[in-house]
Amino acid sequence: MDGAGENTEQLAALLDGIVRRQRRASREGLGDTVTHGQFRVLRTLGAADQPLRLSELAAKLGIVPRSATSVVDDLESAGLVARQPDPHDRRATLVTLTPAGTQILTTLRQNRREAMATQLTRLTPDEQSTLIHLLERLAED
Amino acid sequence: MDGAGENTEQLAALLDGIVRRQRRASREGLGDTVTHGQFRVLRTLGAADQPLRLSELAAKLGIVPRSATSVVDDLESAGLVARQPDPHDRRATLVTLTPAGTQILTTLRQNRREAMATQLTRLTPDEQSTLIHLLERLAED
DNA sequence: AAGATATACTGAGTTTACCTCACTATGAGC
DNA sequence: GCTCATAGTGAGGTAAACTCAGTATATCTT
Repeated sequence: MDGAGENTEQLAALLDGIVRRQRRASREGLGDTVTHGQFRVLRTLGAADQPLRLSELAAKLGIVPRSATSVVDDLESAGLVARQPDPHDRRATLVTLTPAGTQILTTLRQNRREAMATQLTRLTPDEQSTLIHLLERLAED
Repeated sequence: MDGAGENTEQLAALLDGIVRRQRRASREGLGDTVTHGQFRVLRTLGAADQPLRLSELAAKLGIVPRSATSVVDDLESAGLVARQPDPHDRRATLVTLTPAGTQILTTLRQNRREAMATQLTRLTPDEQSTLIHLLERLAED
């Protein structure tokens, strides 16, 4: 398990660095509209075709429900998402994108793509696929 | 540039998820000894064969110097690093690992390896190399 | 040689993105 | 009907960054 240790080390540092840089680029790209955490919520809601419970949202984001509450609070104040009572369970709250939220999400995605495009074009399309494939396997739960 | 957009989106989410999980695992692995940020400093100092200036350290970590000051403060209080005046430039401060710091770094690396080993063995050694190679290209400055 | 400008670090204060713990309201099982 | 679990939130805390402004030292300019 010697070589594996080496790889681990290297991978950890690499991933860390890339995400760090990406996060920063993202922050600049998002500007004053929303924070990275808020963007993650919008993105997740956009990917779901149904309204999500707060707890479902939290699970998808990999954070505890309490944390999701706060992000949703802020997004709600900004008018980008809305809370609705779940008709089937009066304990639960459903979260949906508002039209404004949907629109901002679209814009932000566009910006992000442009921002990362340069970086990504260092790899050929084939390499991109390989990379994604490998990362997916690494990310499996 | 349509497909590239897709890939961008997917990659961003993947990397984000992996690092998030890794960070959490890391936190548990590091325990009460040091924080993730402190570990990054130790790792960086360990990788350099020379004492580093605070500003160099910050640059390698991708953070602003002021932030590095704080992390080093804490590590110094814990006795894991030491500050020395730079003999060539009295404005500068050199940071070095103490013996205690070196020892902890070794232990923590070991823990981390074990923690990540399971995850990483999902990929063959060849795949690991490919992944690292691709990420390196992506990370180039 | 003095003065202007740049660089290295740090004090003070803020933000983001999380966390835990304890609480209330509602649902589900026996 | 009582017990136990689940859904969300109030209160409060922490890590890891940030900015802005200040002091000390170095370097460049004339």
